[in-house]
Amino acid sequence: MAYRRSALMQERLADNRERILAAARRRIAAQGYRGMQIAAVAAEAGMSTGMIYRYFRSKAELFVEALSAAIGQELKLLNAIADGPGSARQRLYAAVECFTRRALAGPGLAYAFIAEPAEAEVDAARIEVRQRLGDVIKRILRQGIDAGEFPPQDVDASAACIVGAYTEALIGPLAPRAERVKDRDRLTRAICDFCVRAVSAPADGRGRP
Amino acid sequence: MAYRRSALMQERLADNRERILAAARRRIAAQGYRGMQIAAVAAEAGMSTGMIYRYFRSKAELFVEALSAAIGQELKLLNAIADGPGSARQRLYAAVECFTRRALAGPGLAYAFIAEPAEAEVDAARIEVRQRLGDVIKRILRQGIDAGEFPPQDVDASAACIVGAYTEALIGPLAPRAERVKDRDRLTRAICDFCVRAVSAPADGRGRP
DNA sequence: GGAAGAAGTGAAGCGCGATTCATTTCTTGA
DNA sequence: TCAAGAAATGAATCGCGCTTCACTTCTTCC
Repeated sequence: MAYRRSALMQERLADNRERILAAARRRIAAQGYRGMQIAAVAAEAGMSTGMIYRYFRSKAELFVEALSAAIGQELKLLNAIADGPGSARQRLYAAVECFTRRALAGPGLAYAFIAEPAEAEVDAARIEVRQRLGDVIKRILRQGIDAGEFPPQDVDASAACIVGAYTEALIGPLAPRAERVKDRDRLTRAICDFCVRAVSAPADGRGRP
Repeated sequence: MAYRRSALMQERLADNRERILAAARRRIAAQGYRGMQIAAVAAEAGMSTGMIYRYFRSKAELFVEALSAAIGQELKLLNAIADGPGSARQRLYAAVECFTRRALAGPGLAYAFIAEPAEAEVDAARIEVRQRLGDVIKRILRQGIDAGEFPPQDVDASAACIVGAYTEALIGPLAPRAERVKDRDRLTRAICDFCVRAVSAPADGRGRP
């Protein structure tokens, strides 16, 4: 034998992988999925297009991996909030606030994963992400119901509604070309209030008319 | 001159247009935007691909027109509810119920317009649709606030949240390949309750913790 | 019946961008 | 320094599906 990967080489390979992912993230943040052509990513990373395929099986795989890492961060934060101190209501508020604030602060990435169009394979990943976001919410809701803070309700539906509510409310502001939100705090507060009210008992008896 | 469109011919042309739109709707309902290839629509309508372009400038135009008609129906119903009798709460409940029920009854179409990925040109149309859905909700909310039924709130944000909530809650069940909903009524009720609670005053003072 | 012009056909053209692969350059261990 | 094998290159390939257009068929009117 006349070749074995040295530690140095190993490192360089891993580094290349990282550079590709970083380049992909940057392209996505700038232009969304549409802007993530393999050629563009390669150029951004300073390497040839063929190189990309040495590290990722396909474009879809690269996209999913790049965004999964990003969303993983968010999920970690949300889970910490769910498992942290405070009443269920406080934690729900904090979770929604955390997500919306960060989405508003770093636009592009969140939009790409939450709302942007892509291929079938990628779509599947997005649905999964939304479900995982819903799972965190569900945990908070169950705890709140057990503690008597929230009235009994269909937690699956409520969690989906909450995820839908804050993502939709963010899509306008996050969408490319949308004018900057004038007052982020105001929007964030409105969204959080909405979500908390939605799972709390109304002042006048049953919610149904 | 030796040719002028007869009434009969005129009719046949209009009929062709309708047949194309119907075929497109069917393809969309079955497979979403992805399934609406020009060739497939032409085959479904029993004509040649070239024919499509005699009636529609582009694929995007056909898609938008096909779905605008469908969503127009929905908007008409929703507007009637918004302008109809009953308390704001009742009307909000009815509007959400109307949309979700119909979406669940005729799956595919609603999903395509509300959640499915497409091209930039089509995306713009989708955003507009969502806004128009939000506008109806906004009207109901404003009336409810004026009447003292709902507490003061950011109606833009609340309306967006409501649209997001019910669409997201429907995506799971509506998404292609998702298993049939076991109990549609139950889901519908959960969504409606959620939305009404979300805009009503909570039992214990301010929504914020 | 036949000329003028419209409707209809569908295979070929085309643009786009992911993917491949023959070739070149670099690493390793002796 | 060298041979063996890995990594890297990027131009060529390929697939997909919208769109076009040269041609055929049908309508109308005299």
